[in-house]
Amino acid sequence: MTSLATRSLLTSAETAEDASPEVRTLAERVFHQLQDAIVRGEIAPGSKITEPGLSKTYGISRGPLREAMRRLEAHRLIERVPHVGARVVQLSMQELLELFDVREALESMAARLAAEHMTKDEIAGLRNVLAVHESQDDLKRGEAYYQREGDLDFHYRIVLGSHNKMLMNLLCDDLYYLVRLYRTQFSASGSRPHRAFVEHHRIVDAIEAGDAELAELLMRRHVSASRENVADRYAAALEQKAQTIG
Amino acid sequence: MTSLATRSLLTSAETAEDASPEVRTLAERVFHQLQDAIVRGEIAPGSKITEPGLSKTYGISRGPLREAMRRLEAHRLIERVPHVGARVVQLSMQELLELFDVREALESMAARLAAEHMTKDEIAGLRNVLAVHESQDDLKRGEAYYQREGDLDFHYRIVLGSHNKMLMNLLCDDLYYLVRLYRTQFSASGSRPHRAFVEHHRIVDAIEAGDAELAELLMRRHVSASRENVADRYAAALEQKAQTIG
DNA sequence: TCATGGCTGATTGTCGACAATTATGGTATG
DNA sequence: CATACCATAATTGTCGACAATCAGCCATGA
Repeated sequence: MTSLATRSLLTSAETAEDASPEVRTLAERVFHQLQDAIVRGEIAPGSKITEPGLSKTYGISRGPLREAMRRLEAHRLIERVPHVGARVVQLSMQELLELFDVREALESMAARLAAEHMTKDEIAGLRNVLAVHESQDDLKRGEAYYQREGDLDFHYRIVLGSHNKMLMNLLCDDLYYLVRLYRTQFSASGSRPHRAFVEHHRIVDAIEAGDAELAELLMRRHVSASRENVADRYAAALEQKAQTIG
Repeated sequence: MTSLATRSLLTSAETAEDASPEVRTLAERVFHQLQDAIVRGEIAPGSKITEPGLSKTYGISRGPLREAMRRLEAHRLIERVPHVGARVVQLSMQELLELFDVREALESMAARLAAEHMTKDEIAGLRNVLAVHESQDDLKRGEAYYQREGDLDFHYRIVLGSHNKMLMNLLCDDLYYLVRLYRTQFSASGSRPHRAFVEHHRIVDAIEAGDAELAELLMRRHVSASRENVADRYAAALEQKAQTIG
């Protein structure tokens, strides 16, 4: 199951209509369509989705639709209860922090492996991503969307550079979709862009130097800092809300 | 999807026939049956499985069966090719080593979180597992089966002790089934039992002391050592094979 | 002898319909 | 007025059948 994710870096940029060459079955196509719709927030988190409804929306029978839903369930994008129905996941703050812990573990390992296995070309591509990333930030300071997508692209390439298929599947096919879902759900604007830039550069330096331990440590701090940043912003939002009410 | 795994520590010990209270749909039941059959090696790794065949074997229609297969595919226990068919996964040595890297990342994180969040009762249960584990090893030295199951149980409880649901799902619902599949596939007898015991004890000590960093480090070394052990045994087997032929 | 072509059988993909279960609303009763 | 019960409607679970695709085999030709 080297799925679509490994083919295109950002599937959200695609129209996701007729889609790619190897998506030849209805179940596959509607799976990717639903995945995209959920991640982009077109289907509200927590909302209930019914089989007849989706069946009519996408113009397919319930058979392939149910298979697509089973895959969405396995990817943790929807939650099902037997004989009751399915609803789009709604990440709580606790679950989001749990997600960060898992990312910290897996991505630091990915950075370590990337430092050991990444090729010259891959490293060059990684540096290019940083350059594009930075120029876009110069142009659109404050406009955080590109920054965040670029951030994900950066992490994406490091995972690919680990040359560990299992890691790629776990992160790119599962967790990164949850990350994007969280960004739309919490409408999280990009944060701490400058510090993130610096951290990204240092990580690439370590990878290029083949310093696995350093790359791992830096990636770990990077994800951890991102986690703390999210937690702080959430706490601040809570406080402000309390003041507004009180 | 807090699946069965979190309910019973070792599902392989169950008959998996009529099964549990919350498994009320055919697709659920046949999923667990197939999962068990694959992990126990009753269905040979690499063998092709056809829908009509399984449909007749389990006495259900192809509808629920296909949903079960979709779940197995998501859990990486079978591999499917559209319009061609599905076959049980066959782990190569490289994939096995990749699996160990992922385990190292996730389980070391689990140990860290366990040191922070595990309750007194959970720690007591963990020590009890070690005691039972050890006594069984005294009785059946050389008989490695119980040792390995006990080993998995040990790791299992630490993951539960992390109190991180995402980690629990990833490790207990996905990776540990692959670990068990590997053990049957490579007919891996238990190895280095004494050293593993010592390492287990030290990990529990660190957890009980609330020393998150140490627990993480020790677990990381533990998994890494297990990985190296497997790699060495494989290399030795290869060499012996070469000598036998040449 | 080997490659190429079509044919046949089987398997997978898809669909519509029926059965089982659950949620909802109304009604009767304390 | 609140609560419990029941009937109805909608949704989910399951099944069998049909269409589309693929693998294997045999015949034909160079």
